[in-house]
This record gives sequence, C-alpha cells and structure tokens, in this order.
Amino acid sequence: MKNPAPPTTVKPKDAKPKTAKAGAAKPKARARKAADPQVDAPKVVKVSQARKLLEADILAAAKRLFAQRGFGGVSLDHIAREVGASKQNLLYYFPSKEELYRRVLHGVLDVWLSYMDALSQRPDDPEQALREYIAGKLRFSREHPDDSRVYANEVVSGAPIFSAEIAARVIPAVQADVAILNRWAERGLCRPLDGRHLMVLLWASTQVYADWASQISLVLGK
Amino acid sequence: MKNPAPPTTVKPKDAKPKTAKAGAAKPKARARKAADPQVDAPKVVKVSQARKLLEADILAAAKRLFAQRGFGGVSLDHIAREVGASKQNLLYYFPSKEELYRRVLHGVLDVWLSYMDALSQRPDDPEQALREYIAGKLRFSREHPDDSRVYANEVVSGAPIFSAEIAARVIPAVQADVAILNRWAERGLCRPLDGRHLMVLLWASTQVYADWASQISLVLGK
DNA sequence: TAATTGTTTTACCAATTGGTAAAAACCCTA
DNA sequence: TAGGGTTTTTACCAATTGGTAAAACAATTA
Repeated sequence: MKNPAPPTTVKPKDAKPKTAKAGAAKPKARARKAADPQVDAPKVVKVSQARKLLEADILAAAKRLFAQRGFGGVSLDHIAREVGASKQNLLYYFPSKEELYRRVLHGVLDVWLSYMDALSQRPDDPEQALREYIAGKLRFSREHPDDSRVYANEVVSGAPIFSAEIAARVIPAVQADVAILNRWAERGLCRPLDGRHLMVLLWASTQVYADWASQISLVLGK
Repeated sequence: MKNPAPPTTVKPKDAKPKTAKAGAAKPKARARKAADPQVDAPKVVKVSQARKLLEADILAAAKRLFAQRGFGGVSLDHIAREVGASKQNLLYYFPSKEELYRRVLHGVLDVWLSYMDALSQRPDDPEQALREYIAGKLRFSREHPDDSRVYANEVVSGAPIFSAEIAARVIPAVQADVAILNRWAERGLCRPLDGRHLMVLLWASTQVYADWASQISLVLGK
C-alpha cells in the first residue's frame, strides 16, 4: 500500500524540532513542525523515518491504553492526545480504530510468540528447558506488561477480533510445546503428565504476574 | 433511602397501554406488564418483588456485559436493551453507570470470597485443605465465569474503582490463607515454601480456566 | 520554480454517550 | 374513587464517539 520514498540520508545532529516543550504546561502537545524557531539546524530525522516514529508512538500509546481499559474503553481522541497529534492525523496513519487495535494486537502477538520457543531448544533436557521456558515467560511479563495485558483483555473478551490470528499462530505453537511435554513423559524423562494442563498452568502463573501486578504487589505486601 | 410499600399481592390483568410494538421484531423487549393476554392467571408477583426482579435482571445483564467488554465497552443503553427496559428506567434503579458497576463488583466479590475459606476449615490437614481449596476455586470458575472475568477485568485495569474494597476485603482473606500455608511449612506439615507464591499460583491457575475459557478450549483441542 | 507527493489541520457529521427533568402511567391504600 | 406513592416513559441535553471531505501546509522531485 504505502510506499514512501526511500529516505535520503541527511543527518546533522541535535536539532530537535519536536517536543519543544516550552514551560511547564502541556508537556505533550507535539506541535509538530514549525513553531519553535530557536532551532535552525535542518530537521534532521529523515521524513519517512519521522513517519515511522509517529506511527510507533501511536502504536505504543494505543497499546498502553488498550491494556489498561480495553478496546471499548479507549477513544481515538484519547490516544491521539496522548501522542500530541490530532484524531484525524491518527486516522491518516490507521484507517480505523479497529485497524489500529488489530495492529497493536499483531505486534503483541509477535513479541509473545518470540518468548515461547524455549522448549524446542532443548528437546532432551526437560528440567533445563522448563527452567528457561518459565524464565522467558516471566521475563516477558516483566518486560512487556502491557503486551501481556492487551492480550489478556482480548482473550477474556472472547477474542472477538483476533480469534482467527490466534488460532493460526498461537494454537500451533502451544500444541507443539504440549507435544514436547507429552513426549518427555512417554520417554520417561519426566513424571507422567498431561502436557496440556501443565501448559495451562505454566502459562497462567507466569502471565498472571503481569496482568495482576497491582493486586499481587498488594498481596505480597511489597 | 428507598422504602417501597410492603407488597400486597393483587393483580388485575391485561390492558396493555404501552409497547404497541407491531410486528414480530425484537423478541427481547420485556413489555413489562400486560402484553401476552394468553395468561389470565393473575400476575401474582408482589410488586416490590418485581422490583427486585428487574434489579437483579439488570445486575445480571450488566455483569455479563462488563465481563465481556469491560466497563468502558458497555453502554447503559446496551444493558437496558438487554433486559428490555429503557436506559432511563435503568437509571431509576441505579443512579449512575459507575454505581451500577460498583454494585456488580460488590456482588462479584461476595461470591468470590465465599469460595475462599477452604484452607481455614482444615487447619491441620494440608493435603485435604488444598484439595478442597482448589476444587472450590475451580468450581467458582466454572459456575461463575462472568464473576471471574469481571473481577479479572477490574484488576487488570489497575482496579481504578474498586481498589479500596479489594484492599479491605480480598487482601486480608488472602493474607490469612498465606499465613496458614506458611504455618504448615513451619510445622513441617509440608515442604518449605513461600506461601505467597503458592497462593498466586493456585489463584492464577484456577482463575485462568474461567478467564481464558475460549482460548483454552482451543488449545486443549476440545 | 513549479508540480507533485506526502502530511496535517480545519470543518463537519450523524450517532451515541451518560445524565436530567418532568410528565405519565401504574399500583395500592384509604 | 380519589389520592399518594412507585415506577416508566417522553423529551431533552451537552459532550463525545468514530469517521469523512477537503483545504492547507510541508517536502521531494522534476
């Protein structure tokens, strides 16, 4: 679709045309180009890169808000204000709210899956593999709590929008892991078990540390 | 506040001045009284009971919808239509959306907590107590999936509305259970452990069966 | 420099949001 | 049968929702 011209180098330093951030008021308000004559050095960032930047900004803000309040609890205006752009500008980058949400979910799934291949790495060493698997998932929860929560939100809602993609990408990955677990049990490398339920258990207990962060920290008295 | 007159049976019949509603459309639409002359036997239900009935209807519908789409994803109108009442009528029973949500959460918490006292019942038999505890929580997830999800939704959002009540009611209950677990460990009734983390684990893995129902059933291939 | 493309802003829009005010309709007790 | 309380409906409301159209601005290329 979009095919922005290849960026043409350029690259003086400093000169931060954006985030002028005068005074204390409204630290947000991007006030994109112009404004702030103080800086004269060229605009620096290649344009098409600036585009990617704003796009990434939007996605990040959207992710944070969706994580917190779910799809229905966030308005485009809310997201747009968060990154200092206008709602219409946001709609220039993403043609609709649902499409934006879909993009967010897509990114979340990428990250989520990238933390999930520990089991297959050590097909003959259950203990070590499980250790790494759990460590990885906990790391995911810690490093990407919003991803975790967006995903949780979508699934708890019955995955109305993303069920197809989940079925296509998550289920196979999980089933592969389950198969590995079951093979271990068959070969006597570990106690007999139902890989499916162990999987759910691992999954649940790691993910929960992200999703329930606020409450758990209360319970743990920390 | 409200002090409805004590119910006094009675019940004339038919005469349906409202909800003309020609045609077959909208099977929902409570069409509260009258309508459906087929039944002549008096309506019986005492009025103030009918009130409680509608109130309960609203709470149930609200719970279901909040569970599915979160607080922000549901409109009063949506809930009202679900029970065949008007939004304004709903606002007669609950003065605001947030108050309705609060009432739903309150009920959820009641149920949730009622499934949580298994540990203290058998302070000297860890295995049996844990079995019952887990069974109870699983039962809760199975019998009250919406409660579980409403609660999950609220917590994942950082419990913006209910944190006070959670702190007052949930945390103490959990801490009591944690204390029991730790005491077992101290007395050598079970392996040494950190009760807090076992608690989180139990909690996570049981709750998840409700919250992630749709996805888990896919993973389990059922 | 002009034309072209890419990006942002300005102006709207109909529908929906949560909520209020008041008029009706209903139900029961005098 | 009249009156009074309870419940429901009818009318509104300003603000916000997701989204469109087009003008204005900026950047790149010809």
